[in-house]
Amino acid sequence: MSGHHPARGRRAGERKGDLRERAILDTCETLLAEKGYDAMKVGDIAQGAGITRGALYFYFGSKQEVVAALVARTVEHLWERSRVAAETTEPRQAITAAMRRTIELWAEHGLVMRTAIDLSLTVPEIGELWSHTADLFIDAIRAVLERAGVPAGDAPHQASAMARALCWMIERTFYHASQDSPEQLQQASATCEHIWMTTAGLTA
Amino acid sequence: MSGHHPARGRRAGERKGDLRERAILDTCETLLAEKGYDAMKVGDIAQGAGITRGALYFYFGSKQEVVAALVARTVEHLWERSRVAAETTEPRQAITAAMRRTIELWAEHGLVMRTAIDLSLTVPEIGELWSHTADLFIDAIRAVLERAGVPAGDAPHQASAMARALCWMIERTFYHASQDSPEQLQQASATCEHIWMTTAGLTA
DNA sequence: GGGAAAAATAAACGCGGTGTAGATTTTCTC
DNA sequence: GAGAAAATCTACACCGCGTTTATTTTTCCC
Repeated sequence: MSGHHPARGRRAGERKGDLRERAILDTCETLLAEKGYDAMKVGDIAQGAGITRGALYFYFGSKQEVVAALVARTVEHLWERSRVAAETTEPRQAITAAMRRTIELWAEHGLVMRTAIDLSLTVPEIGELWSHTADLFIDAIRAVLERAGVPAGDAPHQASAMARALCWMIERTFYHASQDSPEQLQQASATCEHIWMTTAGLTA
Repeated sequence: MSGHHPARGRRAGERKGDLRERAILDTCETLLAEKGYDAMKVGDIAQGAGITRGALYFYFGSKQEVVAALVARTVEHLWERSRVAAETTEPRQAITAAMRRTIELWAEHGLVMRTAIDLSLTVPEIGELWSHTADLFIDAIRAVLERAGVPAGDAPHQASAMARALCWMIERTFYHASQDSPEQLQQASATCEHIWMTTAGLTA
C-alpha cells in the first residue's frame, strides 16, 4: 500500500510551486526518454528539477503519481486538439484530416503516449486515462464510418466493433512507428488511412 | 547491471533438474495470472515450485530470465502450430482458417502473450522473441494478401505495409478481448476477419 | 516590516525485494 | 563407497522507495 489519502500539500490556485510542479513533469518526461521508467529513480527527477527528494514528495505522493500526472497533462492536450477538429462531414476528408492530426500527436507526444500504454496495466490511474482517451478516438472513428454508410450497432461487422479494431490498429502501428523515424510515421499513416478508407467502403 | 554471463548451472541432457525447471515455469505462469508481473516476487515462484529462492537462482539468473524462458517456451509452441497450418491457397479460406487458429492461440496462451507484449520494452530478450514472432505472422498475412491480388512491395498501400498494420490490429484487438471472455474473442475475430477480407479486396 | 503559511533542506530510518556467497546435502559416476 | 558435480539451503549485502523529523528559507499578505 502506498498513500491512502493524497498527502498533497498546497491547495488554492496558482502558488509559486506550480512552476516547480511543471519543472518536475518536464524533467520526468526527459528522463523517461533517456532511461525509461524502471531505470529512472525518484532522486533523478528531483535533481533534474533542481530540488531534493524530500521536496518532490511534497508535490507528489509517489513515482507513479508523477508519471500519472505527466500522462494526464499530455492527454488533456490531446483532448483539446480532438475537440477542435472532427467537424468535417465528408467522410473521405474527415479520415484524411484525422490521420494528419494523428501524425502530429504522435510526433509531438509519442514518448508519453507510449509510456501511458506501457503503464496502463501497472498503474490503474494511467489505465483509466488511456482507456478513456481511446474511447474518444473510437467514437470519432465510429461516427465517420457511420456517415460513410457502415451500419450502426455493436455486432462484429457494424460500426462500433470495426471502429474499435481500427483504433487498435492505429494505436499499435503508430506506437511502433514513433519509435523509429518521422518518415515511418508518414508511411504508417498512409497505410492506416488506406485500410480505414477501404473498411469504410470508400474505394480509393 | 544484472548478470553478464548466464551463470547457469547444469549442462548435458536431461538431468533431474529439468523437471524443476518446468515446475518453475509452470508456477510462474500461474502466478502471472493471479498477481501480475510486478506483484509476483521471486520467492513466490520458488515456493510454488517447492524450492527456496536460492535454488531458483541456480536455474535462472533473474526474475526477468524466468519470464523470458516462459515466453520462449510458449512462443516455440506458437511457431510449431503456425508451421503446420498456412498451406491453404484459396485466400478466403486461408483468412478464415488463420483467424480460427488465432482464436485458439489466444484462448490457450493469451496470458503469456499479453505478458510478452507488456515486457517487450523492459526485457530485451522478450522483445526479440515477440518481434520475431510478429514477423512470422506479418509474413503469413502478406502472403495471403498477395495471393488475393494486393500488389507486392514495401510502399504504404502494398502488401508488406498493409500486412504489418493488420497484424498490429489483430494483436491489439485480441490482447484486449482475451482479458474479457471467450465470447469477446469470437467477436473480435469476426471483426478482424471482416477487415482483413475487405482489405484484401474480397468483398464478403 | 513582521508574523503566518508555504516551500524546501538534510539526514536519517524501515521496509521489501533482488541478487550473491558460502556452506551443505543430495545425486550421479566410476 | 569415494569423489565430483548437481542441487539446495541459509544468511547477507545492496538498492530504491516512501516516511519521518527537525530545521531553515522563502513567500504571502495585512
